[in-house]
This record gives sequence, structure tokens and C-alpha cells, in this order.
Amino acid sequence: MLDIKYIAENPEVIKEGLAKKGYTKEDIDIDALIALYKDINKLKTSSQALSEEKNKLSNSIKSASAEERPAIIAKSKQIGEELKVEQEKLAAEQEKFDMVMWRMPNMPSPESPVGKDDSENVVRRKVGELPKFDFTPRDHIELMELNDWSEMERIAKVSGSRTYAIKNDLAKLELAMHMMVLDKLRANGFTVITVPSISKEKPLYGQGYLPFSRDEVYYMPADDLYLSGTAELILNSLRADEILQENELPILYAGFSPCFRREAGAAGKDTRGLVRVHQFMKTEQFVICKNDVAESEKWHKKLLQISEEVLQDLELPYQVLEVCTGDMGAPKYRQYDLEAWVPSQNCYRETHSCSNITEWQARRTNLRYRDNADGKVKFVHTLNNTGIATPRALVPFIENHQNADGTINIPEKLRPYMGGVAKIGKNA
RNA sequence: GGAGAGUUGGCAGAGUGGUAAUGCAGCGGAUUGCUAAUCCGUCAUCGGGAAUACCGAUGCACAGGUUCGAGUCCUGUACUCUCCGCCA
Repeated sequence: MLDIKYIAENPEVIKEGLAKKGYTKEDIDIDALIALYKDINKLKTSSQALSEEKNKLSNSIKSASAEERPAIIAKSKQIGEELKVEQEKLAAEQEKFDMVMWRMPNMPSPESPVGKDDSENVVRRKVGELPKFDFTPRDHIELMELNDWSEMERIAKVSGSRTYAIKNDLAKLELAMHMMVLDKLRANGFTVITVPSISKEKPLYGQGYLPFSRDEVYYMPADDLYLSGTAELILNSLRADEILQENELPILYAGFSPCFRREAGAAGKDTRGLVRVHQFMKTEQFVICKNDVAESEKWHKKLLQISEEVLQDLELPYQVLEVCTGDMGAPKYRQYDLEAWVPSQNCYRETHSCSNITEWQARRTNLRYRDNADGKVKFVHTLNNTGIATPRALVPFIENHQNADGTINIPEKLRPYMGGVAKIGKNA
């Protein structure tokens, strides 16, 4: 959500930002929005004048004589009727206004590359050497079958498509990755927190998932509850409506949760294996900091650095992508994606997504803090990034670290979490 | 699932139909001075206004209702606590 005063004062800046994000005048008409805002203010002023008159009359009744009262009450009632009409008009206009405001995307950073879709994202750097195999490498599905690590066909019968069941050392590896990342985040000052995957509707608006992507989220009508696609959803609303003290900031959460996604828009893509599933586990980095772009950009870089370290610790070659304005989601000010190399697909695949949301979510959740410098109440900035998401991260992991005999090498940094072993697999 | 109690500012906490006390913390200012206090203001949102002057509206969990007037009365909902029941 944006500040309507800023919009009214800088309509051209907003129009430019909307255009960069791929919005047309038909999507959001800024001039009409500002006109509506001015109308609403006029209505507010006139209905407030009525309220004032009514309040004065009501307050005068107590001290009025018995003879005076009926006339005052009659007048007050009449003003009440007028006021009701004004307020109904105001509520209708306000609803129209809110509808547009809830759909207004964040403005992109001036640093973000301008582009229309994912083809215009910019590779900032590539890190790590691509593996060279002196044998024909297997894809992750073959490796799982070879090592008795999965029950992919059976679980589809039980739970439907795009689900997974992995077992033995691969199941252990999945949890080990989360433990490794949680330890790293704790060492960086994050509070480790496990959160539910169940959410009421309001947090989905707070995050900015609704009203944009209703098709993507599981909904349980019997209880009017949703299944969370990421701990970001929960963490973003955990402190909603609070006014924090500045010295409580920054708040750093390392949130772990099962995550659920309908993948409605991904029909036909990645249907086999572990790349795209309806339920997965994610350790999420979430930051709440002061309302200062220099400060949140500093945290954005820090979050990116942590997740790069994760991929380096896992000894995976990856690239850092700066996401262009047209490919960013509505909430985002600036976004980096990390993509790890997947040998069987001969390309990089996304493992992390790192975003600075600035105050856009905080306005939606009404999360503020009192600034020490001027005593004013301001909206915080929020940021989020993947810590590690499994089973997707297992795909590049087992493919990059495979040997000719189907065993998988365990990088040194992960060994403490795997009982010290250097290699897993049937032939290990 | 059942019964009862509760929800007032950043926090604590009064207020049983007539303009939301007070304390603590924070911020700003003043004063005394000697390293701590005292006093004043401010301290939720919005509108008018050049304004950090001033005026006004809204705000007591949320949504309705009764009333000239609701924190206070009525209805519904959410949440918290206590007890009972069930349960991995």
C-alpha cells in the first residue's frame, strides 16, 4: 500500500513506476484515484461539520431546561438524518477508493532494471564452477530411485500429483539442510521461530498475496482459513497493529514452516520430481527495520549475502539475478533471485528469492514504530528472503554432488548435520 | 465441544448514559543546579490550515442496534484467561 498524499503530490512519479511494473491506465487510473481522494476529503469536511453541530446540540441538552429540550432533540435528530446520508455516501466512495489502494503495487527501486518479464532479468554474477562429469550424470529422479530414497509413484496415489515422499538418508538430508541454515541464521542474530501454516484472510492482504493471487492459495471454507505459502505471510502479520520502540529494531526472524501452494498457474511445468510440489518446507528470513531506504537496502544486501553463503556452504554453483521491474511482484521495491545449477536441465533454477518491500506491507498490516529522533510514529520496512526451501534445493544438491556409482558427496559444512558422513547412497 | 470471566493509549490502570482520569516509559522544552530531580508540553487516526499555531471530527477488541447523546445498555463475532470434556 502506498501513501495517498504522496500519490496526490507526485502523480507523475507514480505513473512512471506503474508503467515500469507493467500496469496500464486501464489497470489503475491515477488521475481518477486522486479525484476520488479529493471528493472524499470534501465529504469528510462537510460531514464533520454536521457532526460538530450535532455534538454541540447533544452536549447542550444536559444543561437545557425541560421546555427547551424537545426543540433541541428534534433539531439534533434532523441533523442525525442528514449526517447518516452523508456518511453512507462517504462509505461508498471510501470503498471504491480502498479497492484501488489495495491493488496498488509498490514503486520499484530506481536501481532495478526496467523490463517487461523474466526474459529481462539481469544476471549480476555467477559463482562456483559448473561440475564436469566423466560419466553420464543422472537426474535427481534417477538418483532417488537408484538409492531407494523416494516413494514418488506411491505417494501420488495417496496424496495426488505434485507431492513427494522421500526416505532414508535423503529424508535426513532434507532436515539437515534446515538445521544448518537455522544455525547460520541464529549466528547472524536471527530469532529462530516455528510458525503455523494456517492463516486467517487478513494476513494474506497484509502480505500482498490478496487481492492479487487468490488462485494460488489453498482455502478451507469450513473454517474460513487459508494454508500459508510461506512463513513470510505469518511473520509479516505477527506484530501487526503494534507500535514498536525504535530500539526494538531491527527484528530478525528465521521462520520455519511447511508451505502450501496450489501451483494453479504452473500447469504442465516441472510435473515430475521435487522441483515444484504443493507442500514443502521452508526456512524463511524475515526482517523488520526502520523506515529508511538506506537501512533496508543494507539489510537487503545482508539477506542476499546470507543466502549466497548457504549455497556456497552447500557447494552449489549459482547465479545472482536482479529481477526486472515487470517480473517483480506487486509488493516489491527491489528483488534478487538466486538460482542454483541443475545439470540435468542444463540451466540454473531458482532456490532463493530476496526482496525489499520497504513500507508497502507495513502500511497494510499497520505495523509502526516510534522514531527516537523526532518522536513520530512511522511505518517500518519489511524484507524477506528464502533461507532454504526443500525439497527443491535437494535437486541441484544431489545432481551436482553425484558420483558415477550413484552416491552423493556431502560437503564439509553439512557433515556435522549428517552424522559426520562424507558420502551417502547405496554404494557409499 | 461445555461453563464462567475478561478485552480502555507504547505499558499499567480508573471510569455503571452527558466532552476518555491518573501513573510509568519515550520524545520536545524550561528550571534548579552538580551528575540527579522538578515543572510544562507532547505522546492513535483523519479533515481544514502556510504552519511543528489553532479549530474540528473519529478512536475504549470488531460489527451492528437502542438513545438527542454509548467505554458504559442490547445483539452477534473474534481473541485471551480459568475450569471441565476430548485428543497427537
